[in-house]
Amino acid sequence: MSSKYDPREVEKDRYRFWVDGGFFEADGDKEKEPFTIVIPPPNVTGKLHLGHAWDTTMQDTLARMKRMQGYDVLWLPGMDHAGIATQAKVEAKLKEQGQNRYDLGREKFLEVAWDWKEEYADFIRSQWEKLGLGLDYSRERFTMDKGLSQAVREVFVNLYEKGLIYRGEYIINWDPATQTALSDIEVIYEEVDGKFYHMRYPIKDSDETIEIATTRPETMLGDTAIAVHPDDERYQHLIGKTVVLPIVGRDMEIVADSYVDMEMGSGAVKITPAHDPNDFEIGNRHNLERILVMNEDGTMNENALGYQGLDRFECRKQIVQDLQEQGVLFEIEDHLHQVGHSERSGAVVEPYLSTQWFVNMQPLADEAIDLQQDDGKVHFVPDRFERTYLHWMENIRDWCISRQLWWGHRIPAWYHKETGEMYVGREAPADLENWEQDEDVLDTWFSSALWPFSTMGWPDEDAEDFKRYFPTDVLVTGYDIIFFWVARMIFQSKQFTGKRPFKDVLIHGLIRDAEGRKMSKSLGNGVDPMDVIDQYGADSLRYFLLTGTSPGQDLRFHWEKVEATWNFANKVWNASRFSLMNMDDFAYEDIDLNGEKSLADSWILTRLNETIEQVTRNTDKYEFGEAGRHLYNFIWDELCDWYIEMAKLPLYGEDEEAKKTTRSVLAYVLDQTMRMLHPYMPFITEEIWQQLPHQGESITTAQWPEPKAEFHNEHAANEMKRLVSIIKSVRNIRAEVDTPISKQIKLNIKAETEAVVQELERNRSYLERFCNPSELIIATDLEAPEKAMSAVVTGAELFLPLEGLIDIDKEISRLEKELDKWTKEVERVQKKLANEGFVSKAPQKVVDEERQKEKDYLEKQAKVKARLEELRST
RNA sequence: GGAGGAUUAGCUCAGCCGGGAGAGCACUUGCCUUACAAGCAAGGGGUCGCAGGUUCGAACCCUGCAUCCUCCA
Repeated sequence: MSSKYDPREVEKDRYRFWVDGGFFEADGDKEKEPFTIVIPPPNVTGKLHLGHAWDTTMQDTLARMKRMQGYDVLWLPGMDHAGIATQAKVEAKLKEQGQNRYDLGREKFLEVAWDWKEEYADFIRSQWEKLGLGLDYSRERFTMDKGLSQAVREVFVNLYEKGLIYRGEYIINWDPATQTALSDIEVIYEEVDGKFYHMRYPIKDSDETIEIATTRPETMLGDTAIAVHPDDERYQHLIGKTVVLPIVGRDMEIVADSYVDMEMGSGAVKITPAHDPNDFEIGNRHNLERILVMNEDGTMNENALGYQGLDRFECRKQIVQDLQEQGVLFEIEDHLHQVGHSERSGAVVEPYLSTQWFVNMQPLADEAIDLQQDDGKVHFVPDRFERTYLHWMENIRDWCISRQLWWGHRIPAWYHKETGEMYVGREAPADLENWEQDEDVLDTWFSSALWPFSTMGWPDEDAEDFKRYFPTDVLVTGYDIIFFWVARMIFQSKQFTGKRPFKDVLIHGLIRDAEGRKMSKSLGNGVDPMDVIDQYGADSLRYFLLTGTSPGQDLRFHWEKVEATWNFANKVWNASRFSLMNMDDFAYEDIDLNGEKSLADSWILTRLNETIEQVTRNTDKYEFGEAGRHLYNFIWDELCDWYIEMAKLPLYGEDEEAKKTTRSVLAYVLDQTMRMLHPYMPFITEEIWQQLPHQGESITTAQWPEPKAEFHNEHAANEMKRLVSIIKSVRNIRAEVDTPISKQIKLNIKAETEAVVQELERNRSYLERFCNPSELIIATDLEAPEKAMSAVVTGAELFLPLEGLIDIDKEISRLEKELDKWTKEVERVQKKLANEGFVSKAPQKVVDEERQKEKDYLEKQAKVKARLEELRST
């Protein structure tokens, strides 16, 4: 083994070994309990980013632990066709070649899109490989697979037949850039510095005008009424009167509608039923004409008269100028307001009258809300996200599911060429030549909503995987797609399988840059996970991602932290290297934990037990950060800093029995530790485990450690505690007088009792190794040397005669500080014990502990005090 | 306007059942000790945002306020 951990060397070829060994395939073994996770399918639009790395690493960690715990683990991989996103990328590529999708035609375009998909799917798989994800590739799915498409069609037709899917003409969110409808949640509202344009429309056959205001003056071309509140006294005399629309010259009625807010502006509003959702509703109530004034690309259409052909924003400028000239527009006010933008293209979304398909959400949402009432509910982790989810469900609006794209699941509706009759069905009409299929495709999320069961073979309810692995155990995803995806999976699953899609949903935050900003292309602050892996290895990246934050919180990316993690991996590497250097031909069969154990052996086995308990419990709770810290502290501070150092005694010694026991404990503890660390750092642990004495083919299927009662040894833990405090005290004094460990010093230990003497005599060799004394005296009746530095530990007093080095004044002031410390502790604990409420109400255990502390502190205080007096008197 | 999160060491963050404030990085000092100098050893550094309350006891529970950040309307 090299003296430095080299992740490239360690990670090379390892993944192939795992995949070829079939370790990641769900075996269907009926003796085992199944454990299922479906991957949130990444879009086939491009590369995986750090967010994916984070999300999938958590899943991998859970899957690996469960696999080792003996579950039949299915972690199902797959990808999403990502309608708009992919189509946009493919179109951009065509544009580079001077083409557009219409040049190619639908069929040819889809061929190009499929080629794109294949190319990026390969790329994504190679990234999964680098991350070390234990995916079952034999079950990989794609949202446009035959089976999944069948599920989509089944769900669509079924909902249609139940009356839960309908087609109609409504105001939808239109993206003029990609030229498709969007659902409400695909619109991002951003604050924009806009203008409020105040206008006066003339009343017909009168000198009067009526004042209205708008942020989108260009829509006035489509105005078909003015509305006022029926109770508004200012306008009573005008209700029913006619207004002449400037520029257009159209006669429009002034209608009364209680939707209008009297307090807002002038209390009168222009009504444009084809370009505003509220105006659309008012238009319905008053039978108003709907006049569309824009084309799908955002330019003005023939109803815009002289403005035809202008872009909507160009038209706005022009029309404002014209209206000002005519005196209609009399004031322009600065106005900060929320403007909807397309989540995909960023274009300003246009409320637009259009015929689309919708899901009637209320009945589906009711069922989903109902699901949360009992134990069969979806458990959100952290649970606060359940409120976010429920709030959305309780305020649900109908879901616009049709998209004017080519890449996606085509809507299974056909229109008769002659009669115009509509047919919706699982199969195309028999006389297909007489029908035209709906041109549109479904919202991408319509298919991903079915992912947990469509990937398992549904709608075939007898499919083996569906029966065995559904519902899944946990879904891991970010809070940013609770509405887009999590919510929709829940209501579709409830509707179509009668069950929740997953028992738990683990919600994590977003990855941010070191300054806390979102990583984005425009800022150029994105970090490619593959770059991190190239520099520090997948294990370092994974451990950083897993332990960098707590559930539900965002995570800032810091290179320094990844580097710190590399240091940890290097520590693990070197601890193992040391062990292997001292193993000779020690084999797994040679491990014998029944021999006489040293203090170090008993202690480390006790600590191993506790660590196993903590790591298992915290990983089960999705507390990866906590589990990681326990592993880190155990490995670095206990195994490396103490056990290995102590083990050097027998390992470098002559006692073959002791050597064998030490090797056994070392091999055993490392084996168990590598297993615990494996879900967090799969590559390095497999590499080390393979080199250590081991049994089995791969650590991926080694049994997960369990605490063993026979290794619990509280006495050893206490003994170790005293030993450590003695060694630390000596080191402290050495540092105080600038005497490095290489220089020998005298050490006298005055023990409280004979039992302590015996204990320390038993551990004499450790004291000799760590304190490097020229002389070590341990006794109960020891006279304190005159010129010496001293320290107190529980049950003993240390004296370091350091003639020539000691500065009495400095030592006195050091001991004064020490005395001060113990005096304060005594005061604190006595104050607590003097409190009647504490003694009578606190748990007995806590009170006992405080009494024990009081005794200890009093003892230490007295010793330091006595020592001080001695020094002062000389 | 509604909901949620954050506020703890110089920086980034933990602190899961209420019982003496922790880590990593940074800083100071001393060590090339035969696993690791990307290491080892010793050390400095905190009014746990502010104000009340509950409790024998509060970083933690409750109320209010402040600042920052998300989501929803």
